[in-house]
Amino acid sequence: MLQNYKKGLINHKISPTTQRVKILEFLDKNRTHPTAEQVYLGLKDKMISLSKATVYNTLKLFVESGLIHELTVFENETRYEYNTENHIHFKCIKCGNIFDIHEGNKIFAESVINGHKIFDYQINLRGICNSCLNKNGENNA
Amino acid sequence: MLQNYKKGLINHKISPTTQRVKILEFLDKNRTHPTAEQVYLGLKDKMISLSKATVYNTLKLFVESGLIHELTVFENETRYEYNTENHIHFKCIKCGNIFDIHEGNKIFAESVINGHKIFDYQINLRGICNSCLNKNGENNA
DNA sequence: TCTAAAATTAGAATTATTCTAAATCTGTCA
DNA sequence: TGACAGATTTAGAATAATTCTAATTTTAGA
Repeated sequence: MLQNYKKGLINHKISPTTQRVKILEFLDKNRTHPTAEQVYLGLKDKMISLSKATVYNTLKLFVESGLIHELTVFENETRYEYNTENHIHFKCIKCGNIFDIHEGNKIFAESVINGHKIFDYQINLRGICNSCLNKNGENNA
Repeated sequence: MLQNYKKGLINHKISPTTQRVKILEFLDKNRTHPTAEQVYLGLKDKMISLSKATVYNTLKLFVESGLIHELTVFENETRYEYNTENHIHFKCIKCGNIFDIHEGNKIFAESVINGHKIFDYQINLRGICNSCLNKNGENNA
């Protein structure tokens, strides 16, 4: 199984060091759009010597190579995800969780608007998620 | 003219202190989606004693009252704008400027997707703006 | 005018991220 | 093998953005 991560890294011309394989595995198995800090905290127990700088460097490297996506979903948080297909992010203002939405995509891809050439885009929605709605009735506190 | 800003503040139940009026005026006259830092730098010459904390507090107050909008347009930058109508932001990866786009709006407003109730949304596009395209021909460096 | 609450201020504290320089690892080729 | 060069990792310092804190000033109302 780890072999797959190694292959993925090599395909992207990234030499598959232990740290990089573990970080990629973490992102694959934790599809919760973690922050760099959360990746670090999730791995440091198993990798005593892991440094935060390595996590930051590695995530940046993965983003630049197109292996993962970097998101900025309201409130100025940098988060990462393994899923690089176009999709929309929805953030619940109660529980704070971020959900993926696979509808209404590819609206803007490779289009030209007002003479600006568009390469990529982010669509972020904000509101109350279905499970918070069910919990509290319909009070928008 | 300043009277209008005062009225605007009072309408939003915000007491119109000197600092608040000046900050609102700055946002009205500088429609470049400035950061908090830029607001501070733009005003401190005329208001010697202005504190950064006041700028941050005031911007947050304005956002909470709905007087201005807070944006997060890629690269984790918090910016502010006076224009609170729904619109799309386009960021040029060459010059870094952020442009407003008034097309394709109101797609998601007040809708429900996957059972999540949507209150507001941000759509951020990224690419090369028309003036950068004209400058350099069409090299996507 | 007096007073209480609100607002502002300067600077310290916090948080996220990047930088730096030293140490370690990896692959290659004599 | 084993020694070198380059890549990678590391710990901790440095930086940048933002928030907190406690003191001071301003404001609005009785």
